[in-house]
Amino acid sequence: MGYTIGEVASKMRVSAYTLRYYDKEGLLPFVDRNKSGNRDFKESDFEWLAVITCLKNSGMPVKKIKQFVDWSMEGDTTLQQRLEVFEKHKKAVIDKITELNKHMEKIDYKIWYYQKAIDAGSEAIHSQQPCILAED
Amino acid sequence: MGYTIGEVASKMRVSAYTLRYYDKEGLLPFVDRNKSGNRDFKESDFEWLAVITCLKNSGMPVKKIKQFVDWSMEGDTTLQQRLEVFEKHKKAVIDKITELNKHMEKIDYKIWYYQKAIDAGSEAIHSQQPCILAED
DNA sequence: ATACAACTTAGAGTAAACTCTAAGTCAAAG
DNA sequence: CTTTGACTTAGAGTTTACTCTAAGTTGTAT
Repeated sequence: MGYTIGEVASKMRVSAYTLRYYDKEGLLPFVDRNKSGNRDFKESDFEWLAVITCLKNSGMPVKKIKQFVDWSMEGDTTLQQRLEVFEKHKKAVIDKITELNKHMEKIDYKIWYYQKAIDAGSEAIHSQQPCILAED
Repeated sequence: MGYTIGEVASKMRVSAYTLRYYDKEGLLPFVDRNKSGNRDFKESDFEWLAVITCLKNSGMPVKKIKQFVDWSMEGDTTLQQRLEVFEKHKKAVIDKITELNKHMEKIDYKIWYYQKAIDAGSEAIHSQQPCILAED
């Protein structure tokens, strides 16, 4: 006795709709069915779902994840391709983190900008020439 | 004489379609028109576009960016709201970076996993019980 | 004068990732 | 027995963010 789609959905904090969509897209070929035709998730399927969720939430599109799952099902002949999937994706994630850190600098500047403006009572403080019209 | 939409598009590395879409969605109310009705971007519009691009590429949806632009146009009465936009967004970006770093751990594990499997010639190496059946 | 390139608009089309509906099946509870 | 709740499917609908098309205008070059 494994887990129903509803149990897996709440454990993984996704909707059952999403799991069925992933299955329809070919991301879950490893999930068994019981004699009534219902999906019957095994303990080991959670590791699969964790990998799929990792790839998806780090920005990999469903079609690329399917390619990886397909290769996984083919067995040892695709080990090199699967390694490359993760090596390339690692680069993509590093690039994304780098980009987000760059944006953080601008966001921090804007926070400073608006705090200064609120202190001064007006955004106009920022259009002032430096060292001119300074008032105490 | 400012910049045409095509010039701005290539400078900002987005398509002119995208800029027109942003304008249609109300993200560019500050862009002037010349006497023929064409958009006439000023130097100062690039700073606006930089902020919009920063927010979009760090994950803010177009509708939220529009809210921020609308508040900006209202003037000093909305300084507090605008500060909160950036403060909340900063938290969201930090959360995203944290999440990506967490995913990186799994990606690195998978790279190690596939390198070991390739060395061994088979993924089966990873299903072996530790310290059992070791052969030299 | 006329061709060409780049602009304009409204609105249609696309892609991704869900999200839901309708109609039906099935096992357990009352 | 029959109701209830959770599952099944195919397929339609939604949202976001573009992306493009069609028809038309404008400014410059030959």
